[in-house]
Amino acid sequence: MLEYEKIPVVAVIGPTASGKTRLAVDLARLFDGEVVSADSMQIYRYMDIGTAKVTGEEQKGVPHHMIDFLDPGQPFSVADYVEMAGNCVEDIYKRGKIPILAGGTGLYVDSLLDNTVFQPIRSDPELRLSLQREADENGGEYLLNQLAQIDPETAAKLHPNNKGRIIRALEVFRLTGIPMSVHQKEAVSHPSPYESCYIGLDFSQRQILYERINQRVEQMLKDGLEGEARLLAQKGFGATAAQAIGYKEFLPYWNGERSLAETTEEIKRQTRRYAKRQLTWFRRRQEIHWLYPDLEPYPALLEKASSFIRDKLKIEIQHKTAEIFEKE
RNA sequence: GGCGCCAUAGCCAAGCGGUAAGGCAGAGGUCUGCAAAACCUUUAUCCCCGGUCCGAUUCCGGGUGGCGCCU
Repeated sequence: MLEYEKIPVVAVIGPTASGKTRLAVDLARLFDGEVVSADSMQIYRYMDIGTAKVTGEEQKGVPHHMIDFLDPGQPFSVADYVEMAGNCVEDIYKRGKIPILAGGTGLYVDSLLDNTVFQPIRSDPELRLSLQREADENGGEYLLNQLAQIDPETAAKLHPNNKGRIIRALEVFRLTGIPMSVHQKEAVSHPSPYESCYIGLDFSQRQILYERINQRVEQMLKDGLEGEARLLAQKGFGATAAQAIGYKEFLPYWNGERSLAETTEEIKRQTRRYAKRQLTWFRRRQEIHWLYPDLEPYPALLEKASSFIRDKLKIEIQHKTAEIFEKE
């Protein structure tokens, strides 16, 4: 293969509970590929039920990467993801396989495929803490004014209430002496080494997605979500893992402040809102080829996805879809 | 059957004479180092009929519905 040739990457994206896992695995089987997860929570060990992590059975022999390798106590960020997943993709390609990116963390997917280059700017917990204190005492408006002095461009884009981003922008400047906006322009200025093909899953009727989510949460509880959450609570979460839906919601229940039924509803609601935000994120990308599982049977959907990928990336389908269903 | 209370958006709920707070859910959106996060925007003419008044969601009468108590 030629040096300058771009690496073909299939990206299966969509909201939670839309069927990404299954589609990615089947596409991997059709194209002789391997799955690279793009999910900010499935990277963690012990978080299996709540993150709907692929089971060994569901993997159907297809190798999966970027899953189940980090302790929940460890933090993780987009920068880490882009670096690690990038290596994964390259490695898969070098072995003559097709990398299939699959996951619902839009920021991770886009950052990787657009080749966003993150400078090694470390985080300064003490500085963050003192900025946080300033924010609490003087309000976001005050911090935003401070930011406007050094980086008016970033300041103009941020709302006073969005303290997290204001703090990060200030932190970046104090650590590097360079405004965040400059870093950002630099980060997105690198051409991507990937030839990507986005397949999106959505539902023509939002209601159907929500019903699937509700059902899946019920199933998670039957599968022992509470026990898993309890175990994790004992081990302790890191900053990243603590944000996962389906774990933190149990705390009020354990403290006797909320019933199990209310807890279940809360998890469902949070998951629904998450799904909505995922859709909002992905919808702005024009190149996504959207497919609707509620409008056509799965085999037809798989067929469509695979022929679209074949045409877009100009790669051959190695197996017939019929073969795949026969084996099951 | 009698007495009392209530009737405001999908839900909860404030207002009680000058043309409807807020929360939740829902919808839309932003997004570059915690993203399953953070943040922004958005949704009513107040159960029906009649009366008083310049003006009623707000007062009066009647109706309907609900809740509670009593016989």
